[in-house]
Amino acid sequence: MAKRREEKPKMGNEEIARVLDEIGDLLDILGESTFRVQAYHKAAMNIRSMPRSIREVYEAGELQTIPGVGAHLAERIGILLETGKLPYLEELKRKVPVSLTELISIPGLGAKKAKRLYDELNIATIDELKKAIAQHKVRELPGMGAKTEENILRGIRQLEQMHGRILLFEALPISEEVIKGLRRQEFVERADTAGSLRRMKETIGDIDLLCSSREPNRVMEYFTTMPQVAYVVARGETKSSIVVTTGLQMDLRVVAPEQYGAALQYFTGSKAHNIHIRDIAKKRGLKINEYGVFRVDTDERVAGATEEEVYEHLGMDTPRPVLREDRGEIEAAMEHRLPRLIELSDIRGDLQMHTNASDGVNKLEEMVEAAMALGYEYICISDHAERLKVAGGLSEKELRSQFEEIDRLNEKLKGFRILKGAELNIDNEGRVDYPDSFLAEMDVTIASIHGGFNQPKEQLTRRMIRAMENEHVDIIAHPTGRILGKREPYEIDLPTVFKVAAETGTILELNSFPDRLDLKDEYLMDAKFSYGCKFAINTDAHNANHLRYMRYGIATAQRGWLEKGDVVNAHPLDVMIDMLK
DNA sequence: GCCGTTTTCGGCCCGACTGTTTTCAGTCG
Repeated sequence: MAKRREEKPKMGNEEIARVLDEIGDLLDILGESTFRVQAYHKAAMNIRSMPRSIREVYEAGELQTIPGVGAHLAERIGILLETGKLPYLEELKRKVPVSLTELISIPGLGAKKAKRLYDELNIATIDELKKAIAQHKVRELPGMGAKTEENILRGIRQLEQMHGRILLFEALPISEEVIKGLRRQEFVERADTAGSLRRMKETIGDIDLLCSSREPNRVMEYFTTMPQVAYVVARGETKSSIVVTTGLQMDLRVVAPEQYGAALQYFTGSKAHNIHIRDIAKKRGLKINEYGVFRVDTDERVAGATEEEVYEHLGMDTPRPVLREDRGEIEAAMEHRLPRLIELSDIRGDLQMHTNASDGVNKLEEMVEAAMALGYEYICISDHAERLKVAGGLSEKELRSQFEEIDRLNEKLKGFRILKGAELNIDNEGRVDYPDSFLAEMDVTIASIHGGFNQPKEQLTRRMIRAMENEHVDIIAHPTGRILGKREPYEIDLPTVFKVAAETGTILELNSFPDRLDLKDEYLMDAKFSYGCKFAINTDAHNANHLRYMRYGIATAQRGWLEKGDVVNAHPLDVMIDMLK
């Protein structure tokens, strides 16, 4: 019997995670057990952040090896991957005739209230909710009042203003300013950022701050009346939340000095990391909360002044905040084999930057000066190649003239070397600019995809593979092409890209530009541990100040468990050159 | 719905703040 093979729908990790989250929300609205609800959200979280593709895991028959995925979820995920649909979800949607997930996304509004708004006022969308509040209908419901209406409106505004998260590099200065202000107060002993900001995640939802003080009331008073405050969301004795004028929320928690370590550990997260270490604590007869580590039997407090103390009582080394995602760092910390992460100070050069010869701002000498000021030993000038006309791509003749200028400068420089290169464009067939003979004269070549982002996955992957197989291509720049908040990554078969990169000795770039950070942390881990790839951490600077973005690339590299040995530009010039093709 | 070095049943991290309520549910992180 001839069976026509249907094309499988393209559901990736994110899509599957969203479906599971939606099921969780629907179950929540239906009043199901919170543990059942949590099971779906937990599985979604793990699938969203795992480096392997869910389809690959499914095809290997290993779905149940994913933490939080058991027999039921494995079956449902299988159905989703095979058919793109899930009868169970349709059934739930019939029970909750309209999906109320939109309402649940409003900060301060959960499943219970959303359900009542729908049942009693027939509200299912944010627009309908706004109208009902304008007519003061919500406050008439028992258990809800004028304050509830006000808070919901505020939540809606915040949602609209933020529509998601902001970049790490936007959040850092705001938080650093507030921390500085807190530390200046005589009643504040210590103050630090916590949360995803301390873990240096590429985007931040809200800013978590922590401080220690003997006078929490004065801290709360100071924090909620700072000039940056747009409005106060909550003000308690030890915890307050504000929204600053840009719409970003900041939470500050105050603890006593002897509790500071436990609190810093607790509020740094991640959630998954904390749940895991609490589990370990429990098995040791201990209990951890933001005030310290306690013995369960006697309630005696055994630690809490420093983070190190907390981890020590769990029999662990202290993992750096950047690692605390429950991606193996806990096991590594227990076995005293945490990685020696790459540091900013390990970086000896930057291999991608542009000058005013193409679309950069500064002159060649100015880029060199800025790089020398950072203590670098070398840089590669990688202006855009010929075919990228929009970015002022250089003809062979123009590039040759730049190379002559580089030769002249190199003769004058001591202990610093400018490398000749270019950022080549990978065309639709996987070819790059310039004749091979010219490419062979360059010190470092970087190639990247600058167009055809919407092509089918197969074609994009083929282009990339062909470029990596080119003996003159050393580095692939920003391998997924994503721009945070602006452009989704293009469809590309990353496991295959990683495999071919390792086989051909092609270096993968981690682009440090704050809205790229491409490759992202999960991909770095996968490329490193599953395929043995090597990386270059570059800034893609378009002006001299951009060279400082290296800091964000390093943070992402650390989150991806990269060590000095994995990164070509953490090596001296001659060694680095040997690591290229 | 998941999970197991006390368990295949009976737990599941746990505490703070708000609002509207007279003792607590809802929400959040």
